[in-house]
Parts: sequence; C-alpha cells; structure tokens
Amino acid sequence: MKRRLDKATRARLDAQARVMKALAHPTRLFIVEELSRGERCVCELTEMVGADISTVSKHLAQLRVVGLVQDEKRGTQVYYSLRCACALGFFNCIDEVLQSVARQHAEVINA
Amino acid sequence: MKRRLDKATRARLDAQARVMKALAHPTRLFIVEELSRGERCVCELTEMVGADISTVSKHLAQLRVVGLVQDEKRGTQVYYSLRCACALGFFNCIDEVLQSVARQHAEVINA
DNA sequence: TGGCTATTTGGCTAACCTGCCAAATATGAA
DNA sequence: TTCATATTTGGCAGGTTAGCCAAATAGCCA
Repeated sequence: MKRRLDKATRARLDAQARVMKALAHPTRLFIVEELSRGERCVCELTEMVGADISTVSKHLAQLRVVGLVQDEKRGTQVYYSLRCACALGFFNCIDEVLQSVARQHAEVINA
Repeated sequence: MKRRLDKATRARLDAQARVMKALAHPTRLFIVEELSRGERCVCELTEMVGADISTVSKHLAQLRVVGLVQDEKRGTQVYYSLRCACALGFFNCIDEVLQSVARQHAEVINA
C-alpha cells in the first residue's frame, strides 16, 4: 500500500515546519546560539545583533510562540532563555551538511 | 568584551539559515522523512504529496541546492536520496519542543 | 524521426516575511 | 504624578516564497 500525505500527517508536519521556520533566519539562529550560553535580556541581544530593538523583539516573539525560548520579566527588562537545549544539535547537523557540500564542491573543482 | 555579530559570523549564520529554510516547509519535511526510508523518484513523491509535479520538483531542487538530498537520473526518472541522515535528528528535537509546549499548555489549562 | 513519459523551467499571482519607524505599554525612580 | 528606560505592537514598503499552468528538455522505444 502506498504511503500518502494524509490529514493527520499534514497537521504534524505543519507543526514541525512552524518550529523549523522559527529557526530559519540568521538573526534567530544567532540568538539561539547566544542563549545557549545563558539568559540574555532584549537590550543585550539588540546590541549584539545591531538591529532595531523592535526587530529583535519580533524575532524573539517568533522563537517564543513555537516554544524554543521562554521569557521572564524582571524589573523593566525581559530575559530570554533557551527552552530546549537540543536545538543546539541542529547546528551540528547543519554544519555536517555544509561541510559535505564544501567537500563535494572541492571534488568537482579538482576533477 | 562584548560578543557581536561580525561579518564572518554573519556569513556562517546565513549559510546555516539557508539549510534550515530548506527544511522549513511541511512538504519538504515530508520528503526528507520519506527519503529516510530509501530513494524515491519524483513521480512517487508527487503521488504521495498530492501536489503538481512541478511544485514537488521545485521543492526537491531547494533541498538539493543546500545539499540535503542528491539526485541520480536513471532512464527517464530521477531518483532522490538523503545525503545527510543526521537531518532526521531534527525531527526528534522538534518533537521534543512540541511536546514541551503541549505539556506547558496542559499545565496552564489545568491551573 | 516521432511519440511517449518523466522532469525541469519560466511566468504569473497571491500570500507571507523582514525591518524600520512611530506609538503604545510597563516598570521603577524622583 | 511625571520622567526615563525597556519592551512590545501596529503599520507600511520592499522583497521573497508557493503553487499552478504552460512550455521546454531529456531519455526511451518503435
């Protein structure tokens, strides 16, 4: 019997894709990487990223709604932290892919 | 000293984000998952996905350019296969995130 | 060659994303 | 309360993406 993309599978994939999409932006990857070292407030991240604070705030909101990070308000500042350390595993795999591509590229050039 | 998003870091993050972006679509996640069971030709995937073949072909092209899959032409058919099995690790982490969110959701509702 | 099937590419529109500014909101201090 | 700082939200313009159809390309076989 043929596998097919049924409604339930589709719903699961939609949810998974939403999480992937939240990670699919250089600034948000930077934020995740930085948060893996410890919590940071919005203004710290804003300074590091070098974009408008409203832009950074929106990136953080995207990571938050999918559950990758959590926020905690202390005084006038909001501190964000990673909720799932496993997100860092992504970097390893992605780097593996990129290195594999680089190797292949080199082969083609040397061929 | 403050960490900052410098030019080199930015370039690395851009490359990583390109790979993540290729994965950030339900249809493409489905394809990756299906290819983890073995190679498939475009027409097989098209039937499973249930979209236009040109749409599926474009999704496959996106996965190919970032190095996640490779293609091999045999006769009139093109067979695609996974290039990095580690991509499957993504699913585990994403599911962990989603389950964590679901748990939190339940807590809030029961509170 | 011509016809058939499999796949890719071009082109189009609708929908979505990003980043900035401005305005709103929240907290703490004077 | 008023001011100042930190953050979020609304809104807009420019750029990107998705999916369909039609057309082009490639391989196989008669």
